[in-house]
Amino acid sequence: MTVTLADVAARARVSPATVSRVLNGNYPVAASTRERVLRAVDDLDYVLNGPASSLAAATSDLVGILVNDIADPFFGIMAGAAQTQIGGPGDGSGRAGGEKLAVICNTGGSPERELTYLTLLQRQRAAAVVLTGGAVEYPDHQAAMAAKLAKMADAGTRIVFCGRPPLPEGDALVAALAFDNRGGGRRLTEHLISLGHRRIGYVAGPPERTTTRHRLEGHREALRGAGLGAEDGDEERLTVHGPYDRRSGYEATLEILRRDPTVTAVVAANDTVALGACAAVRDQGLRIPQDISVAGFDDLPFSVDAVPALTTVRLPLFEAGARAGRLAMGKENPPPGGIATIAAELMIRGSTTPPRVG
Amino acid sequence: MTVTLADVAARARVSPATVSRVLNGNYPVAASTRERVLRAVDDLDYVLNGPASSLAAATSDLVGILVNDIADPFFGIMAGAAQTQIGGPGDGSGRAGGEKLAVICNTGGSPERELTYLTLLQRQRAAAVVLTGGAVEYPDHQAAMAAKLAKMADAGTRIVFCGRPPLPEGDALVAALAFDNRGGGRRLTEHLISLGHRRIGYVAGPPERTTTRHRLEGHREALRGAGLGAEDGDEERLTVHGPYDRRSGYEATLEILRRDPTVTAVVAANDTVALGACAAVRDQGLRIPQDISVAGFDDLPFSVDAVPALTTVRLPLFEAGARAGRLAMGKENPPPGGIATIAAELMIRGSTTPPRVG
DNA sequence: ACAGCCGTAGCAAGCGCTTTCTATACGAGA
DNA sequence: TCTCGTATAGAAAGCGCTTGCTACGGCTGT
Repeated sequence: MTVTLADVAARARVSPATVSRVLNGNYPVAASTRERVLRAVDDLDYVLNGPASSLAAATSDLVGILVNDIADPFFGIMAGAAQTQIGGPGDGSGRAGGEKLAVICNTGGSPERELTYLTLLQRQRAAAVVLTGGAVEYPDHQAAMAAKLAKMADAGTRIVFCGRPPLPEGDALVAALAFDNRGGGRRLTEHLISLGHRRIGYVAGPPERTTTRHRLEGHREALRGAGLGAEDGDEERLTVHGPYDRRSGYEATLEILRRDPTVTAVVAANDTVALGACAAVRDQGLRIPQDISVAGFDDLPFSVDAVPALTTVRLPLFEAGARAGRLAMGKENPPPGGIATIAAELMIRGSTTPPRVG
Repeated sequence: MTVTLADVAARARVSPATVSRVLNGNYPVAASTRERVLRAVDDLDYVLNGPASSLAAATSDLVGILVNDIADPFFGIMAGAAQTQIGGPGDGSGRAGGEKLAVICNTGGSPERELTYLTLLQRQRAAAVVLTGGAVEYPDHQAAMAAKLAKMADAGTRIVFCGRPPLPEGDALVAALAFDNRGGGRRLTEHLISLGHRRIGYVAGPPERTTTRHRLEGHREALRGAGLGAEDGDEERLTVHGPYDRRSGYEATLEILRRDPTVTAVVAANDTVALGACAAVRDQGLRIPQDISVAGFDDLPFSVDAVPALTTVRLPLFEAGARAGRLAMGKENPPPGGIATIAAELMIRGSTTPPRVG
């Protein structure tokens, strides 16, 4: 029922080998022959059998993109950008360089699913894998990831990290694009301090993620640099952890306000969390920024539309995703040392001002 | 170098056939044998060769999810929801029902890419395909899609539409979950009319998409139901089309305000566009909702956090996505007639009030 | 004019797995 | 005790494609 290479070959009166070569275009075929084959392909409406092809060639055209939460634009933007460099036509080059199937896999932030997807991708002999976003820092999981990735790299799969620090035992088998979360976090809090804030609440992400830790470390660096926090236990007291979602921002902010009603600013782990924080501040009858300044991280598209517009740290998500995509395709050389740090830019907007005196 | 089924078989002292059967679990194997095989698999760190398996079995465990723009939470939410029902473990059932690889393909709204992804999926002999969001209504493209989908369905691929109307020649080979965009659009505008608005601007999406058309039709139904718009040419004059993004909302709103400074309300094609509309209104020195009411569509997570909170039409994106995922897996029976319409719920919030008199 | 090349095309051997059909070894019923 | 059904395992034939190697003309160089 289904049309096979052999059918095409018969119709074009050539051998299957020739048809294969025409289709793959990596072997000299006379123009007249090629044309005949192409016509046959068209006439018969032939569609290559992917599995058979992958089996014979021992490679596939699948590229996996792992994300923690695809409903979050943070990941959506990176994944979409990566895909522009990988998938289908419209990548500018008009099918040159090879039609790969870029697929996005949503781990939901679960270490098990992350590993499972990697196995599935390994099964498919994926050409490359892009891992986006923060990693979970459980030693067991990290070891398992390292082992699996090493095995995949061995089998010829290109591994690219995007917005995630390289694994501890980061062999040269990967290229990594890491965001400067620590530096961004530091500058953001420094900004607040320079405005005159002294009691700053921090709504952190889940403690086990690298992103959370780095941003928090940056925050505390700034605090200590100004001689704040460390000695009087504020650091711990004014930090509340939670998932990277709006609700967590809302509740954590309420909690911070309860613990210390004198805070004059709240820094959120990311913009989505910041939105929740804003809602909480308002529900307490406080104004932003007059009573409390609020800041986020990432500079997602909606942040500029918040009222007041959100002060945040801009991460070039699209550019990073696109670069990761190019690395995955081997269109771009890996950065020296395999790892590049991507700068974060402070975006000062209306949601932060000096605190009211008294 | 790579471990194959035969290696496992040798180590377990059984035939390859037995190993295959243990792994697939669809044939009686003695417990002791199974255990021996499983141990060998473990010892050797064996990973199934997906392409080989798919080739031999003539099916694959790939499920494709096509989206127009993965950076948009509208699609992210649906895709993520669908994936929870399809991919990896954590789908509740603990690997029962079959570990499928749910992959998200980002078409960027381009008809060609849509078709290309379908071909790629067809190559891979995908088990199912979920198409989300509005479709482009170019006759040629629709015909091509219908032909391709029919062929895929013939080859055993399950086809599910999610938030998209079925194709004109919608054979029974698909299941479709369609949002009630027309009804939602109608009720939203009726709400505005009931508040007393008479001159209502409409920022529409790209004209060629079904979603755009249906929402706009609903809007106009409401207008006409109230005896507005049709006769005096307002319908056309107060409607501006553009892509589904913030910028378009901003610019279109400026244009509407220019065309008729007396409009008292602006309805946007979706929430993202509405955010842009809000920004434009503010930049004109007007207040929301006192001077101008603004409404969106979709009720994305950030909409409740807009200031004032956005009046919009809630679409159960997560539920619809999950249901589509289940349909794709054959875990749920298709709705009677193959098509189900999903209700839209009007969410009245702070961004809409009666217009100022005079 | 003849050997040797180059440009093309075909042959055939797999790639690693699934599955049908067959074989074997039991225990059970007669 | 003999035959037969049942449970379990193996043999082997592909699945559709890629690719190393061989074959075959016609051209070039001497």
